Amino acid sequence: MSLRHALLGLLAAGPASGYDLLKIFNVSLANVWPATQSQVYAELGRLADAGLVEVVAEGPRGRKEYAIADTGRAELRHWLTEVAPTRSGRSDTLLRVFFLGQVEPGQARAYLRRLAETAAGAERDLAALSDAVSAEEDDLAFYGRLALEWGLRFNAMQREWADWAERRIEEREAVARRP
Amino acid sequence: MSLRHALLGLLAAGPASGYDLLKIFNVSLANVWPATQSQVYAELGRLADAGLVEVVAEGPRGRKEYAIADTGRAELRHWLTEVAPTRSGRSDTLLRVFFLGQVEPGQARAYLRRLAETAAGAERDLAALSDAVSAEEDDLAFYGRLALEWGLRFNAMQREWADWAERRIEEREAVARRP
DNA sequence: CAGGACATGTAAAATGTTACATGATTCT
DNA sequence: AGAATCATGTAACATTTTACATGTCCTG
Repeated sequence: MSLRHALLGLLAAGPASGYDLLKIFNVSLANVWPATQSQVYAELGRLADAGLVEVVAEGPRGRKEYAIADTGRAELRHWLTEVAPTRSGRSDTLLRVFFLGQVEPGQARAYLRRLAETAAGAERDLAALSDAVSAEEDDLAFYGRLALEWGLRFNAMQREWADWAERRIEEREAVARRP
Repeated sequence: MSLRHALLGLLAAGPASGYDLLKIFNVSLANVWPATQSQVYAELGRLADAGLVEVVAEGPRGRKEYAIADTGRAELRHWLTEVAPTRSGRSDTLLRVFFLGQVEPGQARAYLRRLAETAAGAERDLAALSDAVSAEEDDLAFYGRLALEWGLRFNAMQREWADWAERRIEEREAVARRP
């Protein structure tokens, strides 16, 4: 149930409305913990019912501004320090790799080449984002930059691996052609 | 709906029962596409209803052996070559990084150290698995080894990143202590 | 003949996605 | 006045997890 903790974490930095939070999900957290509008509003309602957050202001157009409550902050800290991370690790991309033997080697290579290109593109985007992000000193920005560096390294790894894997398939094809 | 494709992919290598497939999910695919017993049996039923797989033999204890049908093989190839991979990328681990500012720097460092250790452990396990895996030449083994190499590189990346991030926090603490 | 491995299934609950629905306010 | 943005919510559907339920076969 990490959506709950994502919301608590964001509200820990200051009060916000569902709409505000949604924008953060679509930008900063898009690659870490995507969430839809339905989910955010529903979970905020549940958090308020449970007393982990409170509506601290109402604005125009029915806007409700939420703030984290002490119990919410306690729950957040508990999750951060005492709950073991679940490594779900579901990868569509990697699943396909297992079954690439079902298509022609040329198609398998093309798949890996596309993967390398996608990773290279993501790397460029993140590098640009890294440059654009001002050197703010608040915690969320500091730790956000650590996460961004993770993304850079992940995509570099993926690109290098895909290049390597493509070469492995080429070698195997060469061997298969003249045994 | 990749569970469906995972099953088709495994059956493409040869007929198997739900029980057999489940074992593969808990070993080879555990880190790529985990699936529970409920899911596997239910999805096999749906695949059979849809005609993508067929029951080719019945054994003791109600054992049903499934084989991939031509339409199933076509669906698998279509998914491999024409369906864009969805990068859901939900990471509990990384989500926490964003919110590490909510706990003491020492606790944040401890979190990253645990992460580095977990990655190092996974690296060792995969390296051992890599040695244990015989150098079979069939497609599933070949591409499985490519996926295994991905895991090795991923964990190495994660370990190095966590070490780096821990040092960054140390530096920041040092700066904060004497401004 | 007992215990473990084999083997399949159903049901309920939690979580996530997509689509639908509505309306207010601000800016040009 | 019209368009864009702000702002919240519900409903239906799909997927995943956890728990329950049942029975057979093989080995020591």
